[in-house]
Amino acid sequence: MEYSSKSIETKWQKYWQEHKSFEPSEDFSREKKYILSMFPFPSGRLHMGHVRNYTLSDAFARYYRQQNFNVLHPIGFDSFGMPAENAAIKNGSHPKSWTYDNIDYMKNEFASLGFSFSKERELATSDELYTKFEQGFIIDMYEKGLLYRKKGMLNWCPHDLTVLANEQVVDGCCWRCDTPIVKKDMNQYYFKITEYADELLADLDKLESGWPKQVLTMQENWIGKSNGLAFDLYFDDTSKTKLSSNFESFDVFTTRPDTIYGVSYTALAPEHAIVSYMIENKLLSSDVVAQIEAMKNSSSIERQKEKSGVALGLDVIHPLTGEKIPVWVANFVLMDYGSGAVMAVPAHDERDFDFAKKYDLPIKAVIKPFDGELNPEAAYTEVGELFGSSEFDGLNSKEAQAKIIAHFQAQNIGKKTTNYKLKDWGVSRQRYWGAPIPFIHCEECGLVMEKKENLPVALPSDVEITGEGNPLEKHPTWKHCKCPKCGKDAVRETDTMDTFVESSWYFLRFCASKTNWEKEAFSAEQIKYWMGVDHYIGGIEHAILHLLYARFFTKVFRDLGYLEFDEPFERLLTQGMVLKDGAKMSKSKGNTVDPDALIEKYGADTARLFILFAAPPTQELEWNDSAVEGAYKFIKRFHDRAFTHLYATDVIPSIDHTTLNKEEKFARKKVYEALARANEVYNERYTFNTMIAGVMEAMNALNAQSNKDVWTEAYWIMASIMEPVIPHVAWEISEQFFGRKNLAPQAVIDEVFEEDSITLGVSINGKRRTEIEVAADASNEEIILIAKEAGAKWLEGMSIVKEIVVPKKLVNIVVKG
RNA sequence: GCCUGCGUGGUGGAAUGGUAGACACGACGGAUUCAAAAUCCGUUAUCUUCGGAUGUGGCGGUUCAAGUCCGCCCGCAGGUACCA
Repeated sequence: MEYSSKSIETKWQKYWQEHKSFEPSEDFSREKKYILSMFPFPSGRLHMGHVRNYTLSDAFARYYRQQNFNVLHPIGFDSFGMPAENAAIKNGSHPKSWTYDNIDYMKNEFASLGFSFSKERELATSDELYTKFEQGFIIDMYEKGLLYRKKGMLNWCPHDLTVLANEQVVDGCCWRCDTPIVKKDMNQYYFKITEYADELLADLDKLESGWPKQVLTMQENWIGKSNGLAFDLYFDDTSKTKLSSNFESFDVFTTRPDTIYGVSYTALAPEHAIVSYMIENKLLSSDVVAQIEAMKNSSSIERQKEKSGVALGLDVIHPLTGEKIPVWVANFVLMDYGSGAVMAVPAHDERDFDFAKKYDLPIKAVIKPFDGELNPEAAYTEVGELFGSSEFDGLNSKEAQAKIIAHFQAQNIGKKTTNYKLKDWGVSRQRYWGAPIPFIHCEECGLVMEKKENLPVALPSDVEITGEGNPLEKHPTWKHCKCPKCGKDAVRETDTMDTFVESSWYFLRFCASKTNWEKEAFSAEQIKYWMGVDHYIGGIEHAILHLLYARFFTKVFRDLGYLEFDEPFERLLTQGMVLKDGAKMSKSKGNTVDPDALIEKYGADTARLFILFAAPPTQELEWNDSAVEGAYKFIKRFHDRAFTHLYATDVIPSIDHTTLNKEEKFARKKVYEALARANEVYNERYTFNTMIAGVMEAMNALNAQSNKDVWTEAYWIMASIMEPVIPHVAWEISEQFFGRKNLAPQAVIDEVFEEDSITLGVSINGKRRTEIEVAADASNEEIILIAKEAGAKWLEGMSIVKEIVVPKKLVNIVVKG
């Protein structure tokens, strides 16, 4: 029987569909596994990153089904978002039809890859039913005080009269019309994620056993909790007069109060209120104003790279020394961290140092290393001993920090403060293709929530997407409505929501079954059974934003009484990207590989096998056409040899190991080694590449013998191990020979690993010189004796210092002479 | 700029502090074939005076032992709050 991917794959895909093989059971007494891969944006076609993502989750889902778990492995589409509007601008397509056409196409691609998704829970976040429940949650959050309005700076194109995403700003200009963008202060909605900053930070501990350390560290740094001193810097009299006494002082925050005697200038963010006041009141030269405007309009990343600044011609008084300190504006000072102002200590901070060097500002060192000299050509940012700091001289940094904070508190001129880098989450978008924020502006009543029974507030379909203005704002009728409170004429909010809102709760929606799909987002009972997600799999690019927002929503939902746990994702697997020719696959680079073409030529099993074999999941994966060919050849061999060497049976053959010859024993050992490795891979390591290599080794060993019992036993196990990877061919073999009885848990037997003798490496001074063969039960003394004989050549004239035996590995003899 | 990773043969990678290069691709040699494809078997880190020497981005350190742990440097990638 020749291997034909097409006939086997069509057969089993049809079977799975007809038998609804992958729908989870509603029997909540069974043990469950919730396997989730991050759902895709429906960009049109699957790319290899998707194939990798869903092949991984599918492998887990299929493995746990074999282990008799009740498995939920759902799929949906994160279908709101900017690309649908970009396509509309480019091709005149409607975002909705563009999106749903793409979804239809991608669903077929999923099916052709043999992914074992539960189809009955499929959803698109742009479905009105999804929007309805989401808008309900938004209203709940507003009522709980977790959603509020404030001004925020946005990229504005003065030509197209539209807000631009960061991605749509190319070299400081609009992507469509090339007009230089400006920052515009506009009313925005924000989630109060900062209220949960401490809990989001503390609960990272609960994730330690299941999440990669890398992601935990990234989130910890992103939240960026730091303790320090906040105090006011007061202007001198001349400066106060300049400001017409509108400002007396400004607030600064430092994590290094021990360096306070080293302050030699202070810097404000370009957006700081004092700076704005000076611009408005023409207190700055036009040249200075132009420099400040340029700082404001450049991106935050640019502002951190090339430091620039300008003096304001103001001075403040040092709170402890009474010295005059100049006030500057600096581009690297950010308005949304701390108070938008910093005290600068160039001797002990890199950024302050670079800035001081560039503008020739004084550098005053006040900390020296506990041992060694202070280098005047660099900032010394470590802790050390204070000098030039009056009464605090001689203290170490840690003591000085506590004492200086205490001094400020006692004098009532400053206080101990905690700051976070984490900012509140801006959720409003001035775009069409998103979930409308279900609020109404009434002249009488102010901001009013839409009534829940009127949800969803749905998008109008008759819109023109041009890239100019805000489509909902421009729509002739959509925004006009009656106030739900007083009944008078009112207008709807025309902002829609950030698409991260949809992806912050979709994993909860998947817990709902068809029985309550229409009437509620999910039931408490369903959530309790299915959550948390046992394996969550997705790209490392989501390490911070998506995963932090989903954690935040979970905690908010808990506090709203919808669920009873703190964290949504038990175990997280972050996959690396798929590269070709050393670069990320992308249309613009023209280095994409189309999954459809691959499936057409080799079949889904080959695509899946290659992608799992080529690299461990967390690592970047380099595409290689000839290695794909190799994967295909392996599957063909795997299939064809089954049909030449096996007999049919519905129980695993029982074999008397002692009667076997050397090759047969070795083959069995390799098979059970592969099984032991597979168990480890599925449960702990997730390195499918090594699991597959183990099966290949077993195949090579099997090939050196011809015992049909050994072959049949091997396939009983190997088809089970490989089913999650190459399900179609595995089901075919299982069906043909084992009545599919082997797709079940497999037990490792120990007798195949028993050996009479073992080989050990012999090292002299850590350098491998030779090897020895010893009895498996030889004592260390015997082993050392044999090792010394074998290594006599290198031991001549040397005196032995130490002898180390590493069981079953090697002997190291340390000599000198 | 900042935060987080990664760097091993011609290539993808293995090695859970203990014999570096498993497994695979490619290449080379052979078998089969009228011939080719397919298939099967074998060789394959580098240098070598054939004794051995060198070797995991670079420099240094810890250890009996380092690809693995620590420090600094170089290169690449992801994130950087309106791409998802």
